[in-house]
Amino acid sequence: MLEQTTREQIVRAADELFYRRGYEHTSFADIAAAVAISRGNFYHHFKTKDAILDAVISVRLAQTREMLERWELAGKTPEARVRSFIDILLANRADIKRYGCPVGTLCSELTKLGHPSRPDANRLFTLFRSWLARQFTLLGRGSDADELAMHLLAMSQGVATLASAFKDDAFIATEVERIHRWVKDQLKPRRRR
Amino acid sequence: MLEQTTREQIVRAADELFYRRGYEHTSFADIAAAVAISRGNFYHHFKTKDAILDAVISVRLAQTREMLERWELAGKTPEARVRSFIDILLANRADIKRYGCPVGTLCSELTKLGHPSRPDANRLFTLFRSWLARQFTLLGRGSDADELAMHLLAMSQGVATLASAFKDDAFIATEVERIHRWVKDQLKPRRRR
DNA sequence: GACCGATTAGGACAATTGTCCTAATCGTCG
DNA sequence: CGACGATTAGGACAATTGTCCTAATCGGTC
Repeated sequence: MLEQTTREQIVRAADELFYRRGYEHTSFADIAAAVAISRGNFYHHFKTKDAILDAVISVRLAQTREMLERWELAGKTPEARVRSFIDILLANRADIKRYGCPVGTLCSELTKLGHPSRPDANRLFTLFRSWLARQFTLLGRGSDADELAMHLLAMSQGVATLASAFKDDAFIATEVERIHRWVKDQLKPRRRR
Repeated sequence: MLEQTTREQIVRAADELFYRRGYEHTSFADIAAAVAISRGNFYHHFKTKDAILDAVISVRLAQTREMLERWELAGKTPEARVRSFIDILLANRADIKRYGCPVGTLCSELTKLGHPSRPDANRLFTLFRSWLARQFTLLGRGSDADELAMHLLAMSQGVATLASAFKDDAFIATEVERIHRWVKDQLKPRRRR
């Protein structure tokens, strides 16, 4: 894995910097320094900064699709698959604590910037949303599957935001447990509403 | 209310712009244009951009404290007070849909910028957190009052993030209802754990 | 009216930004 | 070897950034 195209190196470095510092706060010079190439070299690979962002979003979309497919294959039941989604909060808690959720913070920033690539970034959310909704449908919750998916997404976003604000590992663990209990409740025969 | 100090006008304009466009993406020139004064005039009122940010945070802290006090007086029961917190999602849904939560997005941005005023911005969260925890304590949940407060904060943050991403009014309404039901569940005699 | 601090306007300043050009170097194929 | 396209380095460019200076103007006090 030591061998990479310069273009791949740029995208990888930009991906990380956009996550850690934000898109606007990351400059051409920052990325160039991270990859150790000259600034002028950029123009050959990417005409504009927006083009780098598009490439980063594209990579993230591909990686997310792969991850969802892996979960689809690895999880024997829809319930197990939903639980793998929840557990990324634990798996990535170190980064989440420091920089928040990569999807949520990027979408927020692009929204405030009024950036043309915002819809593309939003597709990251949509990917998770429809995947989760599908799992809930398989669990017999066809009528409100999308609502459940959105609620689960919202909880994970909230956990990421607060974990980052308060730098609290224990909070993440507590909330993940709580979400797992919530999933279990959804599988019980309905009591009301 | 048409009469305001220039300083107050600056802070008000900066507050709004920081919320709508983000702190870094708002320039001196933007604020100057909004207040219709010369850029040079700024230096007399605020030595640095960070000083404006501090003033904005200070104002937001004061306004938040006032709001919490108002809720404290208006709500006859701790439950009613908690519900006023939840309902700000509905009251501010137009802005939330467009720009997200003012507290959450500011803290996220300042975290990524590594900004020295981040701890100050975080006190906005702490204000809500301790106020909510107090209400839950009054409701007889002394042992896990803070955990409940954090969970409620997390849910509202998640709702704001997703509502902004998907520009979805109905989602806010659905989630607010869900959170209200959750509060009701917390008041019932405990079933487990 | 004369004075003086507070306020304001206008612009200079270096630094940084994204963008873009030109020339040198590399690797590959004939 | 020679040639040619891909890649790279270095720097120029205008625009914008936050910062800061100086001079004009305002508003009230003696």
